[in-house]
Amino acid sequence: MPELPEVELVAAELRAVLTGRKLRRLRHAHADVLSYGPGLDAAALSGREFTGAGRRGKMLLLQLSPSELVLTVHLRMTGRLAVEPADSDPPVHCHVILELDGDEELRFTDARRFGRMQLLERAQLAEDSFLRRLGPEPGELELHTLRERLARRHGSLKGALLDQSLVAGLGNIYVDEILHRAGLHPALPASALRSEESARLHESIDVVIAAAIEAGGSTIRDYRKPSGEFGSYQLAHQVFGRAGQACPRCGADVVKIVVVGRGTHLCPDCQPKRRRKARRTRQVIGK
DNA sequence: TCTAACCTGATC
DNA sequence: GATCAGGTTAGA
Repeated sequence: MPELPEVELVAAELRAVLTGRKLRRLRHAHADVLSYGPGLDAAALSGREFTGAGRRGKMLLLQLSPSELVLTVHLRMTGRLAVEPADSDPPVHCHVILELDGDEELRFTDARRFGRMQLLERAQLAEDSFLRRLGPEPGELELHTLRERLARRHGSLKGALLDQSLVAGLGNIYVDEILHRAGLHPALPASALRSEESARLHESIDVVIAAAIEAGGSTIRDYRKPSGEFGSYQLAHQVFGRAGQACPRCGADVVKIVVVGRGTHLCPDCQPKRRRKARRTRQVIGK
C-alpha cells in the first residue's frame, strides 16, 4: 500500500505522538508478523520509552531506549499503525498490540498479513537483509549515479525504478506518476535513456515525491495516517488509476498495460515509445 | 531479470 | 467464480 511519501508521513506522525511515551508491554502479537533479533524477545519491549521515529525507504524505524533498540515496521500492501484508546475494540486483522502509558495502544493492523515488524538492537540494523540492499533515498540520488545505474541495467525503465536497490522508496503509484511527468514510456529499456531524458527523470522523482508528501500521500483504498486521516495526492494523479480518462496534460486517453507484472498507467501521447526517426537523429548527432 | 507466491478483500 | 490489489522475495 504505502510508498515513500506515505511511510514518511506515518513516521512524522508517530514521532510526534510516540516520542517520550512509555511502552508498558506487548499485549498481543501474531508470530508470523513480529519477530526478534538475536537475544531479544517480547520481554525486551516492556518498560522501554519511544525516543523517535524515522524511515529508510519504505521501512519505518521506531527507536526505543534504553540500550538502543529499534522496532522496524514494513507495512507492505495493507499494513497500518494506529494509536488508539486501550478500551476500544481492536480492529479486525489486528496482529500486534503494544500497550502504552496513558491508556492507549499502538496497534498494527494488516488484512493481507504481508507486513512485518522486527525488534532489533541498533547494531543489528546494518545486517538486516532488506535495509542492507536499499539504494539511495530519492533526495540523495545524484544524477550521474542514476545514469550509471540505468545504463548497466537490462529490462524496462519501470522495472529499474521499482528495484529498491537502485533508488529506495518508489512503488507502483509513484513510478507511473514520475514517468508520466518525465514523458517516458515505462517499457523503454532502462539503458536506452538519452542524457536529457535521464535528467528529466531525475527531476521528476524529486518533484513528484515532494508533491505527494505535501498533499498527505495517496489514499487509493487502505492508506490512512495513524490518526485515521486520508491522503489527497490521489486527486493530483495524472495517470495512476485513471485508465480511460483524459490525460490532464494533453487530453488523450490514459491506458493501462502490464509491465514487469504490474498494472501500469500511461499516456501514449505524452509517453511515446521510441520512434525510429528519433533514434536515427541521435546517431547522426553522435557522429 | 521475471514469475509465482505470500494473504485477504473488493470488484468485475 | 475469476481477477486484481499501493510490496517483497525465493526460485527459475
